[in-house]
Amino acid sequence: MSGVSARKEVFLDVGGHEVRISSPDKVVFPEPGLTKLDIVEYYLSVSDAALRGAGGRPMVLKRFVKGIAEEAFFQKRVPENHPDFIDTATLHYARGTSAEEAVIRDAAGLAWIVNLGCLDLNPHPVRAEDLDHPDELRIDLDPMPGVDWSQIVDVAFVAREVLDDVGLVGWPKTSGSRGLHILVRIAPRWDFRDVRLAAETLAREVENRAPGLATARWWKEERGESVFVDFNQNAKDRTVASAYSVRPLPDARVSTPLEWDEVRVRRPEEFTVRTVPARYADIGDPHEGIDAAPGTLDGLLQLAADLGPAEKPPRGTDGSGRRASTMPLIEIARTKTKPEAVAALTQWKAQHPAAAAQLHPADELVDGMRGSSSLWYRVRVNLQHVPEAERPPQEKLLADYDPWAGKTWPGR
DNA sequence: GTGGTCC
DNA sequence: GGACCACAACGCTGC
DNA sequence: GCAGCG
Ligand SMILES: [Mn+2]
Ligand SMILES: [Mn+2]
Repeated sequence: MSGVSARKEVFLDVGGHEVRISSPDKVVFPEPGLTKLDIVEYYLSVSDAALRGAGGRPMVLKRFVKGIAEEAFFQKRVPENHPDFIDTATLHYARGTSAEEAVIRDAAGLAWIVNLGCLDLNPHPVRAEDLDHPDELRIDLDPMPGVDWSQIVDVAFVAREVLDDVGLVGWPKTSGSRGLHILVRIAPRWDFRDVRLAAETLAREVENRAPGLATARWWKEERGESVFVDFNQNAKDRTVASAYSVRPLPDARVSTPLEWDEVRVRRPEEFTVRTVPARYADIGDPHEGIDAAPGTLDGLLQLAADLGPAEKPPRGTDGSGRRASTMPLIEIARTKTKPEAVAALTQWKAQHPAAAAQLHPADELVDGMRGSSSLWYRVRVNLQHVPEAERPPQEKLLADYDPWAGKTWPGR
C-alpha cells in the first residue's frame, strides 16, 4: 500500500467561493499523467484569459466523467444543483423548446465546471445579456486530411487580408486539434442569419483569393486537399471550443491564442496543459485587446450583395430525398470502430492496387457517423483521380456494420 | 458526477 | 453504508 | 429524410 491514497474530495477556496472537487486524484490524461485537480489548477492559472474566451456566455457542457478514453456526453441544461456563483441563461429554439445553460463569470465557475468533468469549454457566440445577437464571428479553419500547417497558415493570412479589407480585426488561436480559429469581435447588432451570411461571404472570398488552398464547399468530396472555411460554425446553436480550452486529446492540448507573427512558426502540439501556464505567466494573453474595438459587418454584408448568391451544386434527385453526389464516390465499408474502418480501406487498396495508386489523400473518406445510439464509421473512396475506364465498381461492402442492429422498427 | 432507491 | 441505476443534447442549414 | 457540423 503506497502512502498516497486517492482522496475522495477536496475543497478549494477560489476567490472567496468554496468549490468542492470530487475525486481530485483521478487520472484524466493517462499519457502526461494529469489528474482532475491538475486540470482545475491549469484553469485557475489562466483564469482571466480563459474567462475572456468563455465568461459571460451560455455554454454547452461536454462532460468526460471517466477520462478522455471513455465516451463523453453533452449537457445543455445546467444541473439544478448549481452554486449561486454560477449564472444561467435560457436559450429558446425555433421549435419552441428551450434550455437553461450555465454562464460562468469567475474563477470559481471554472473550477466548478471542471469538477463536472468538463475539459473544453464550448460557449455560444453571444453574451448572456443578448442571446439573439452574436458579438463574435468565428472563422473555423478545418484542414482536410493531408493538409500541412503551412497551408493552414497561408489560408489564415488570406482571411486576415479579407478582414482587413472590410475593416475587421482577427484574433488567431490554435483550435487545439489540427486547425486554427480566428475570432472577430463585432458589435451585437446583427442576428444569427446575418452573421452567418457574413461568415459565408468571407469564406467564399478567401476561396476566391486562394483557389486550391481554401474551400467554402460543404460537401467533403468536393473539397480536395484544402482548408475548409467552416462558415456554418456561425449558425445558431453552434459552439466552438474557447480560448485556453483543454482538448480531449492524449497530449492534453490547449486551444491557444497566438500573436499573428507567431502563427507561421509555432505548432498546435507545442501548447498543452503542461506548457501554456508558463507561456501565459510570461507573455500574458495575446487576445487581451479583443474587446477594445467591436467591428461592423457592413463591409462583409456589402460584399455579400456584390458576390450574389453562392453557386449551388447541381440539384441531385434520385427521388428519395437523398442527394446525388457530384463525384464518382463508392462506398467500401461500414464499421463499428475506426481501426476496422482503416483496415477495410487497406484491404480495398490491396484488392485494387492500380486505382489505389492514383488516389490523393483527400480521396479517402473515413467519416464518423451518428447511428441510432452509437458511433460508427463509413468508408468511401472518391475516384475522381482515377481514369474512368480504370475505376473499380461499387462492390458489396467489405464490412457492413448495421448501426441499427438490435433496434426494433415499428411496422417492419 | 450526482442523486435516488433498496437491502 | 454500499451497490446499483437513471440521467445528463439536439438544433441548424440546405439539399 | 439526410449530410455534416459541434
Ligand atoms: Mn475546427
Ligand atoms: Mn468545423
